[in-house]
Amino acid sequence: MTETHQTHGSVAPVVTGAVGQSVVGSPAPSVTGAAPLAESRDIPQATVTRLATYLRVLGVLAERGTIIVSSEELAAASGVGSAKLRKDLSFLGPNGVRGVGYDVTRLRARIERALGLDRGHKVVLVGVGNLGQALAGYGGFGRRGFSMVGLFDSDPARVGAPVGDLTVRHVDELEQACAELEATIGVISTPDEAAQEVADRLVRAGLRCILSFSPTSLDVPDHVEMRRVDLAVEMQVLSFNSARNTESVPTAPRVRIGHSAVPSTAPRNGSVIAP
Amino acid sequence: MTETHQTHGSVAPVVTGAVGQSVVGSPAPSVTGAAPLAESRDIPQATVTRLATYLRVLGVLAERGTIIVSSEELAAASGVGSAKLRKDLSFLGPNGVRGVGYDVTRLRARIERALGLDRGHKVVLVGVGNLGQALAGYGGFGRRGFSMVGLFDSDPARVGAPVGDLTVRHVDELEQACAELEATIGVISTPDEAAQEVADRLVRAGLRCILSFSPTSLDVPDHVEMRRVDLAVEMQVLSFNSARNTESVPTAPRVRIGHSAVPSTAPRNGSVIAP
DNA sequence: GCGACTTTGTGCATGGGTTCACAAGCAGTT
DNA sequence: AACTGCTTGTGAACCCATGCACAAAGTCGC
Repeated sequence: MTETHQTHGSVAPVVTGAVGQSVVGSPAPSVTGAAPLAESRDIPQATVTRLATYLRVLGVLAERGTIIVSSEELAAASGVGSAKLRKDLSFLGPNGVRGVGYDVTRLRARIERALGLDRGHKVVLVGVGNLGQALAGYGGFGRRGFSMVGLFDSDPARVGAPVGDLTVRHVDELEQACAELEATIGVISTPDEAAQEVADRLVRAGLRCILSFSPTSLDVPDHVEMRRVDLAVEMQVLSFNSARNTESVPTAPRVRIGHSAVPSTAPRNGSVIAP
Repeated sequence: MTETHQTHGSVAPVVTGAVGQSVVGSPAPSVTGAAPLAESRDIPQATVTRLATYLRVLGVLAERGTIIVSSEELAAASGVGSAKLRKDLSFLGPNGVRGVGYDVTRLRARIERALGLDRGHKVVLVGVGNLGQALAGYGGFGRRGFSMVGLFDSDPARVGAPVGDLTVRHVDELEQACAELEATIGVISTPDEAAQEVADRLVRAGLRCILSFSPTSLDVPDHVEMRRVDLAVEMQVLSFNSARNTESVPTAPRVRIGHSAVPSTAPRNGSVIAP
């Protein structure tokens, strides 16, 4: 039973790129000693990303009343290979029953705990422009353990306006409001020029998680986790892959489309139990 | 001297490619004359993503009148290591001059060509809700080689409404309009339920690139490149990393923030030549 | 022209992630 | 109880990607 747990023993805490060319000390996050959480020991970054995807699919399955799901089915519905899925899940410990599959509800709870979603993150959003409003109105957050608690903008014309069930406040109140609201995640959807300034404020307010939609790369201290979504980058990557595909597949091959509206998430009624 | 610069360059790897490991497809090297394009030989996926980032930074530099940039500077401004950057660029062939650096304009053109951005992609967007409108109004597209040529929705209340300089058309016209407009990229920002249906239509219309903002995984044929951006996944990953960070760094250390609004992209006027 | 300095481009080692294939384990059946 | 059929969990090989360190190659100054 020796769970060898192959994973490295090296440092590599969270980071993806960690540019730091030496200089600033504290590249060493004091590896050892810290193992208070039996949970999420050492989950690879790529796996974490996929866990979030599995979680969404599990939500859909649960709504449909599915009780048990196999790795094959869940993998297909999530768009990954089944082996990868099983390995991903194995980082959370044993979760399924051999010969049967995974208990949807139990697995869901397991992943939620592992991702830290059980602590009800409170989100503040800065920059209530087009994108900001879209994000504020995006139902996906609430459904997945996040609650939007504050909206901020610097434009006087927008301050005071109601968006959803919140009222836009001036960005000058940001620091104080973050503390009051006990926010844990900050979302930046301001114009590029303001992004760094806002990030600094969020950091000053004590937030440790920032999600930025500005393409500019922001400077934040080491202890703050920053993620960036750049829509144009997405399209450019798409463009490249298109060029390559078009080139290597000059003639469109037999086009076969999965046509069902519920293609893969549809439970095989062979092994899935629905009440 | 380059400051510390510690940004986690963690750019959303979020995206999940199409189900199949279509990436480069053709696992067979098939050297058989398959080298029509001297360009994009065999660029790793991860590199492609970063190339897009470099491109944006180069754009900023060009606007400032910077002529030459070193790998060190460009890397810092992009939030990656300089070695990685050089290796990335080396996939495009020799681009710089040793002892000097890279010619900003030339390098920019080089990357644009490699990414296939020189063919002026035309984008259609389906689903003109909150997010869709935000995307339609997003200036970043136009500035980077994409032009929005069509907006579609199924809601009669929205059809006919002007958004930006376009008018929303009914989604039933999608197939025909795509052909007329010569669209090459389709963006899906509809509710989840409609996403698969829309994807099928886009495929039927002959598009080979689809960018979806629906969290559901869509089924498309192999020859179609699909990318997905799931905002909630971003937040969940953030949440996890936060939990891990908070754990390993219990006491918030001295907060020192890079404060400048243009921290890294600012050219060092030592080695950068500006007219 | 030549040496010193700077910066690119790259071979190589290292490590993380993906995939394969199979043993381990459980349910239902004979 | 033992057998059969399935599915999980994982060891191990492969592949991609990252980072280091250095040779190649150019510029600048004399």
